[in-house]
Amino acid sequence: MTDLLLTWFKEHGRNLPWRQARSPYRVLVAETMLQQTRVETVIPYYQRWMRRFPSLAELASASFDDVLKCWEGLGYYRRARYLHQTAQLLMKDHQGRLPRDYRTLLTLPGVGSYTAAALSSLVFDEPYVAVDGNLKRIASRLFTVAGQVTSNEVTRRLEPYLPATQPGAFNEALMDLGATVCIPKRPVCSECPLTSRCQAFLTGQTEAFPQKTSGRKIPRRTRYGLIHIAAKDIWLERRSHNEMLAGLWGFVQVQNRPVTGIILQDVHHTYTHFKLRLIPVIVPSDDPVLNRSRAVRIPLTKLTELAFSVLDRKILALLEQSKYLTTDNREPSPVSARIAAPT
DNA sequence: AATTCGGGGCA
DNA sequence: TGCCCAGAATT
Repeated sequence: MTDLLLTWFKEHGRNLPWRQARSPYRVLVAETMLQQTRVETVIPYYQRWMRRFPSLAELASASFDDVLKCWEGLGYYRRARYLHQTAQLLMKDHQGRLPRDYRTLLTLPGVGSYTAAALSSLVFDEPYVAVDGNLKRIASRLFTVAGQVTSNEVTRRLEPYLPATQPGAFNEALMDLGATVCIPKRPVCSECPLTSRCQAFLTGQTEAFPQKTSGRKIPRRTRYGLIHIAAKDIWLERRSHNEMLAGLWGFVQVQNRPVTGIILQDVHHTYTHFKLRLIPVIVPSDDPVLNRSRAVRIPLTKLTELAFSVLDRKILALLEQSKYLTTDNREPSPVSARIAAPT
């Protein structure tokens, strides 16, 4: 099975940016960005990141605000903080190098079993199976694993096939296969090199694996977003470290409708575990809730320098469109560009 | 073992 | 709409 897979990979493997000029730092950045995030989404962020922070040392010495700004729109912002912390820790305690030992890698912030295995196999050619969603799905079909597919079981079943010489290529081959052929719905088995070994294919049950878990309905929440603009300043707060979107800037959100204000059109956003309907309200300067909040005056000219979540970018876009706010030359992030574009 | 973390793309 | 994505940390 190993040879079939590696042969397929040589012909059909994807040419991704982090597979060129492979360095420990580049792999660390890529693997962190790729956690729960599609390859196509990561690519522009990765390119921009490498231009902004070309080396581990430059990342370590950067401010967290700059790091977060470069991560803006990519989601799971804790990853950016962990990556920054890991860079600083490697510079301080590991001579700016990635430790070779798997157990030591696991101690780095933001590095779990998958990332440690990926780093071990890709950077150091150590024999570890990097179990991600692709490998779980492939393994569940290859071996018709019933019920929930655990990482431990995937590791146990795939370890015998790990090649001693290039374990990294083995992992990447499986990930590419999972992303392009052994996809979640309607897998393209006609293009798969492993059909002769696949229990699900041989028994005609490819659609039945992996067995789906119970879908849980997510709750809906409604919040009001308080907006106040005066004298070329806008009132914004920075989310604190113990809440969602930590470190990002945004509008003050409250549950109760402000007593006076101009209501703008709803902004909807879906998070992992709830759906948010946000009602933007332009409130007067004496709004009691706004004045009691942590909001501070930010010059409109600074908006391009601060990091916002996609929801708050949506509100900013709405304000510009409504002529309540005019800022020109909002260059940066891929997200701003996507939002600015007509939908 | 279950929850909390973003955001987007696709049938 | 629901599902899932090169998961990790916390409870």
